[in-house]
Amino acid sequence: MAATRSAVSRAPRARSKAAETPQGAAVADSAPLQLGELSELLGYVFKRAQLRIFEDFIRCVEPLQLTPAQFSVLVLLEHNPGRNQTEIATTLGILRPNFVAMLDGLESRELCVRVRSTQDRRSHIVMLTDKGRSVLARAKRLVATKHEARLNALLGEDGRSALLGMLDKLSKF
Amino acid sequence: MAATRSAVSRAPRARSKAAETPQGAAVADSAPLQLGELSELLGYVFKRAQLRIFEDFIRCVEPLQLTPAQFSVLVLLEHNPGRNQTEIATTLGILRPNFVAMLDGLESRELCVRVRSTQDRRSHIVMLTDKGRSVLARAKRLVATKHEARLNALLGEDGRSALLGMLDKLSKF
DNA sequence: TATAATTGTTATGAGCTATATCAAATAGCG
DNA sequence: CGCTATTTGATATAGCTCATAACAATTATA
Repeated sequence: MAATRSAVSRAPRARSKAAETPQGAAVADSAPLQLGELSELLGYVFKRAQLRIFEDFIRCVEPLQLTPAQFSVLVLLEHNPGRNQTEIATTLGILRPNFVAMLDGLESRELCVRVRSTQDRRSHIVMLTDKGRSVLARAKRLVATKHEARLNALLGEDGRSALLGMLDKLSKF
Repeated sequence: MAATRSAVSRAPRARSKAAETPQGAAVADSAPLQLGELSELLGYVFKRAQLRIFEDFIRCVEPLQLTPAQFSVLVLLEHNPGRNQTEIATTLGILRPNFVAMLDGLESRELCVRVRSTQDRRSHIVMLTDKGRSVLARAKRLVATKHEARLNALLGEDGRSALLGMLDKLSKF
């Protein structure tokens, strides 16, 4: 699982070639490029930060081999027993067809099980297994003590809550 | 180009079926699911917000048919004349192989051109065309008057700059 | 009962990201 | 100079995420 990149992600690295502007002005070797108004563009900075956060999450939870999406499914299962696939998926913004393979993965690792509902035999109730509960508990500890702790150290407790508040505004606009 | 979704993105929508918890307690019809600790998980809220911001960007710039990534390329070209493909791509975190098709798209729309460098005949200098400059200018206006204006209205000018500061910290940690 | 809607599923396609590899050109070193 | 290594743009390919259409089984509804 290599580092995630994106159209709006990595920092520039040092280069090695001389360059000359069309105006003919000599440019210092390997001068970093100008970001221009990108550094003020919220979406640009936002995406870079988001990628870093996910990278860090994955690294912190790496012993348990859980992606952010998988973690979010387990958390939802813990807090919402008796719900079916569609309910879990749509709550997380996952389309039902795409949730099938995802659940297959979690179920094959015995972190959850599908149980055919007796009230509506079309639907599958998704339940955490004991193993799933245990893995989730360990994951939550790793997230709290490593991932969120690092973010707290970087932003400060007040900064973190201010950030959460703004993110909340943004996500429901 | 349908709305972007993600494993960590959309808001829950109303549902329509009755449900009952395993404990047997009847649950109000279509009760929204509990997010649990997800609502405090920075990465989760972050990703949702990021998707909204990109959605809004795309919508605001829709008349010009520019994605955030394409916009960022044009901005970089404007501020860094005389640079080659590799320099532009790596500055934006785009891998060179993936930048080829992206540039093909922009070049086929005559927004930029590749010019073989006379100093180093391996490299292609990427230049904005007049049309590219014009499209970029219009895009920047749309971004400023619609996209960023909306974000400013939502966050306030002080909130916006506070947010930018925190995003900056996050993206270089 | 006949028709419509829902659930889980499969198939499939678009888009983005990552790696390996290649030819052409250049750099660097003996 | 001549040989090797590196760089550049490009191609091919694979994996992952996201999206839509369609289908069988089941349930809801007119």
